[in-house]
Amino acid sequence: MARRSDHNRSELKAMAIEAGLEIIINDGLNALSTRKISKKIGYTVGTLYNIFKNLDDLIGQINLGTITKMVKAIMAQNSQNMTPEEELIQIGYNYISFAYNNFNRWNALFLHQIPEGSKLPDKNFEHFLELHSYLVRTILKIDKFSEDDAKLHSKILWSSVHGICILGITQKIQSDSEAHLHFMLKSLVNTQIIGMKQILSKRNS
Amino acid sequence: MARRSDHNRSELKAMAIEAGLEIIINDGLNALSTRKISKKIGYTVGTLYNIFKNLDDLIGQINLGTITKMVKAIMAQNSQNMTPEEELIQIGYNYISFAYNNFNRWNALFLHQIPEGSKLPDKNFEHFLELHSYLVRTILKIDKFSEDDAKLHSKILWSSVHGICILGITQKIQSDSEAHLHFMLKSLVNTQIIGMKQILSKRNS
DNA sequence: CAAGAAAATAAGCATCGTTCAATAGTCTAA
DNA sequence: TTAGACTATTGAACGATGCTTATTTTCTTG
Repeated sequence: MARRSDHNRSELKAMAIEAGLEIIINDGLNALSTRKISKKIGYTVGTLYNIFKNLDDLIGQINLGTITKMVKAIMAQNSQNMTPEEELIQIGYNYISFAYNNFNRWNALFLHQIPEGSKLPDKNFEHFLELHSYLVRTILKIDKFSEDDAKLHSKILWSSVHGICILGITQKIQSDSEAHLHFMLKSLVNTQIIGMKQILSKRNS
Repeated sequence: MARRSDHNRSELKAMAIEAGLEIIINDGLNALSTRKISKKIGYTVGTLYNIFKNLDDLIGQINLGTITKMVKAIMAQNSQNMTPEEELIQIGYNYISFAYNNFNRWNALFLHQIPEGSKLPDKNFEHFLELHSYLVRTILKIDKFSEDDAKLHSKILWSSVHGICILGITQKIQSDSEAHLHFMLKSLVNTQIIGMKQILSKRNS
């Protein structure tokens, strides 16, 4: 039996999250179970329920770490020397690379659905909003788009890049190398920007 | 106990697939179990294993029906009076509507991953290729794109539409009405077409 | 040192996919 | 017509799962 003073509450929490993360990375979210986690950290399941409300809570906290890391990975770039167009492409590259190189972990963000009855709001969701507004700001640097247009196009772009990731990595389209996904992204963004600009100039004439 | 002559093999198969489909539609793929299916059709689990290799096989056959229905729903249109551009938008509308109005069923197509060791190829996958080549043909009607360009853009378009569906319906972007998803799609396709044409004319000049 | 609080366990419940021996119903050949 | 072969179907079993509760162990505080 684990001795009481072996780990304090916050250590246990970190250990559980770390153990759960490993399982997700290696075998995917569906392979995760409280028993596997508790076995990995050398405690029994009951202990997990002292720390987390339930498994959903635990997964949510694992995913919080993933989102935080992803947001950092996407924003980690010095965009000083970039045009906004290049910056958009760089953001997409980063998103694709993160999804590609951390697929199970990234996919868990979207596989995990909070049960309907849950009172707790999805705190993780707010981090997506952060990314979203970053995209909007970058689009607004390209040209004099309206706020609404920029929001619309950022949603479209993000959704599109996301779709390229999920279908590409799960091999539903015949393009599964990271390089090819990057190539598709570049084409997507370039084409979108050209189209957006042209629609804007038509509207203003 | 179900009597031996109550249903023949193919009837049983149809019953099991129908019962499983209902469960997926109502509660999602994760709620599906052999016990629930067998209870619904009035047999025990063992019987299912006489008909299907295992649960993956069963899900695969349910999904086959979904893909068939989806392909029909997407292609069911008389495109005689449409420009290829309008046709592309219509295809996207149909895809979104199918995903939106059959979410659990549609999502099961992508949630279900065939286990790695499986010898059986994913027969369902071939139906996606059918859709893909339909998209390519439509794009080729727009302008004198190369075969490679058409393939590339069809992949990009399909992935993008797919991304709009999954993020929209699961409420990851703040656009979850069918109408708004259609609106996004129209913007996406129009913008892509404009960009594609412009890139083509630049390349030819 | 005793008592209460906290931590960790263990057991129970209702599930899951899958396998397999036993049984019940049907058919064929003698 | 009946014995035997055949096979569809059952039901129990196995080792898992997530969740909850009761109980035991450990530590801290007065």
